[in-house]
Amino acid sequence: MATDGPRAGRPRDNRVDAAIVAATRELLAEVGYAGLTMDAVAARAGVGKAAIYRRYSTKPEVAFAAAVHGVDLRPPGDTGSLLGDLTALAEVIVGHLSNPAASRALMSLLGEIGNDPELTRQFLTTFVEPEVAGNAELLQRAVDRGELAEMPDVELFHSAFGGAVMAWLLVHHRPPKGFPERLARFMHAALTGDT
Amino acid sequence: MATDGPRAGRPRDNRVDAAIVAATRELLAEVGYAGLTMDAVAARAGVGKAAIYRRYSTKPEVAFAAAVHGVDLRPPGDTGSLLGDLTALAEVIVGHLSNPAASRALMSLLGEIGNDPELTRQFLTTFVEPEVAGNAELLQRAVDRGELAEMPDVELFHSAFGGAVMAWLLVHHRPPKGFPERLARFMHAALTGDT
DNA sequence: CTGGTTCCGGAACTCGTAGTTTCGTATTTT
DNA sequence: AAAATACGAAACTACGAGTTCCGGAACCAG
Repeated sequence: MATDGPRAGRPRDNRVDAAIVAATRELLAEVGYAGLTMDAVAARAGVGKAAIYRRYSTKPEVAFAAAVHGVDLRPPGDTGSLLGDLTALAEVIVGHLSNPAASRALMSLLGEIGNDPELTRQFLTTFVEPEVAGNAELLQRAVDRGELAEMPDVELFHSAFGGAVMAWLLVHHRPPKGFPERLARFMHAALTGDT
Repeated sequence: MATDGPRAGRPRDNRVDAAIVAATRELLAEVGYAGLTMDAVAARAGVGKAAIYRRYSTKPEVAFAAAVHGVDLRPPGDTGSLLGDLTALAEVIVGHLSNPAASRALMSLLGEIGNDPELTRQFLTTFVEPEVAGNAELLQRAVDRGELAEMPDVELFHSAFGGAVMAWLLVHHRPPKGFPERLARFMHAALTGDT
């Protein structure tokens, strides 16, 4: 499915795309997902609602696009040790989810998942698959280094790692100073048996 | 805050309470939280909407009450070993969240949390606090047995344990056979350093 | 330059749902 | 008996998601 050539008619204005994403991010941070209205997004962006629905088909999709915008999920490179890699990964995840707009949007989207198959597909391909692949690389490096005797259960590890951050933020709203290091040590112990 | 004595006027009908909860649970399982309408709950329960709003003030509260109904969060008693206790706890949590109605309701409610302070308070006192207390007991027993050298970080443990189940169900929808045991061994390793 | 197509902001519109109110009636306490 | 609260049913209000139409602008092919 190659990209279509230039379609007939007036092309879409990139600034409209940017304005929609920016307005959505601002409003998500200010009023949260439940308080987010498409009329408000259109007004803030200085855009007609039709322009929004030309790009996205539902409100959750708009919020998803805004929350994901600019997120790079690839884990940082090799730090030379498993604990270092885990800490770096934790810092990246916590860093993203500490952004109130991203965090609130994501939590709300989790509620929509299971009701909206298309959204579920986007969530899986955009978040879960790259994350699992990144985790697998990270763990494989540790095996190659000899830090791990055998390849651990990547899916379980992924759920435990990401779920821990999610659950913590759900309860405490903010990660305390040093949280990534604590989490990394916890997961390191689970993998290697060293405390 | 003692319970008030009998108020004047006609008392509330217990069967109405039960019918509302039952209808909500059924509909949650059938159409999910997003598809749940208060009119449908009232119709299914054979009840006026006013009777519902006399008991709950918002839709999320109704869903919360229905999802929580009958849930006993106290961890099962002492099995004699940390690994046994962890396995039993995992089985209870996974068992509850495998119920589609409870799972879908809970996921959706997570999205509302952060937007609704009253709901957040209910969530914390109903779920988080008893869970953390139960985890603390479980870990303290392990310390007393000598299985753990010192008391671990209970809050981190709680987030990692519950978050892992949440995240797994979010991605995979169903816990596979043996999932509680795998999770319990993972957490056991994180705590003790034994793999 | 012209006609066809797609875009733009703006506004009006439809439709569904949360939550409130009202009505006539039933059940309880004082 | 009177006051208070409950009940089912239905009408009602308020508001937001998503659609459609407008006049006008930007692009492509001929």
